[in-house]
Amino acid sequence: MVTKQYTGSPDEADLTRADSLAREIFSDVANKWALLIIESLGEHTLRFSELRNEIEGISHKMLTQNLRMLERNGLVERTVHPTVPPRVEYTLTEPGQGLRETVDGMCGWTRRYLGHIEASRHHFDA
Amino acid sequence: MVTKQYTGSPDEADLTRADSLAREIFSDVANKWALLIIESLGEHTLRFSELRNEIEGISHKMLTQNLRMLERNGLVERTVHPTVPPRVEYTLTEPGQGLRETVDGMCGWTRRYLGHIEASRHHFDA
DNA sequence: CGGCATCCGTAGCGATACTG
DNA sequence: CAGTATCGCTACGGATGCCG
Repeated sequence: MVTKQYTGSPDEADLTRADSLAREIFSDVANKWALLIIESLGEHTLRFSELRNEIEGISHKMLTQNLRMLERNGLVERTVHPTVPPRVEYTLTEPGQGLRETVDGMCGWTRRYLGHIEASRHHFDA
Repeated sequence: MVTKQYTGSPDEADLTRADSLAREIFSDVANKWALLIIESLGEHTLRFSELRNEIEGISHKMLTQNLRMLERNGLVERTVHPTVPPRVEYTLTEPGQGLRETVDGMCGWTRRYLGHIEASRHHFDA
C-alpha cells in the first residue's frame, strides 16, 4: 500500500493518487505526539490543559499543532464552551476511535516485549 | 501507560522506570520511516537496495539509521552474506512480526477512512 | 484558559564522497 | 552493494509574549 512507487502507467493514475493520499495521512498520523494524543483521549473527552498534563513532555505548541492536524483530518472533535475563562474540550470521533484501537495494539505490544527489547539493546550496545 | 507522569511516590519507582522505557521504545517505533520499513518487510526478507526501492522517498541515510535502530531493539535481523559484491538481508524477528500486525491495522484503517478524511480536510480548509 | 505569532537553537535529513 | 563520515540547510520544536 503506502510504499508503492509511481510507475508512470496512466491506468494507475487513480490508484497512485489514492496511494499518495494514504501516504500523506500515514505520515500525519505515524508520529509520536499524534499517537500519544489519540491514546490519551481514549474513551473520555479531555480539556487542552488536561491533555497537557496527561502527556509527559509535550509542549504547548506541539499539542496545539497536533490537535489542529487531527481535527483537520477529522479524528478529533473540538468543542469550545463560550465561558470565561474559555473551556475547550477534545474527543475522538468515530474514525479516531478506529485508529485508537490500533494504537492500543501498539501499546500492548510495547508492554509485551519490554523485557525482550531491553535485553536486545544491551546486547547490541556491547 | 505511556502517558503517566512520575508522582514521586517511592513505591512506583519500578513502574515509572518501566513506563519511561516503554515511552522510549514507543518514541523509537512511532515514526514514519520505522513503521514503513516494518510494513515493507512484512513476511519476506529484503535486501537493503530492495527496501530502498520499495519505500518511496526514503534516503540512503534514513534507511540505514532506522534499520540500525530496529536492529538494536531486536525487531529486525540483519544477515550479511560475505560475497562480492556484499549482500545484506533484513527480516522481521518475532517481536517485529508482532509489531507488524498492529501496523497492518493502521494501514487497513487508513484505507477504510481515506474518503472520510479527505472530505474532512476539504471541509476544514474552507 | 487556550490560541497564535515570533524568535532562535538544535537535530533531522538530504547530498556527496570515500572505504571494504 | 552496503556502510560510514562530513557538510550544509531546513524545519522542527521549545520558550516567550500578547490577545480573545
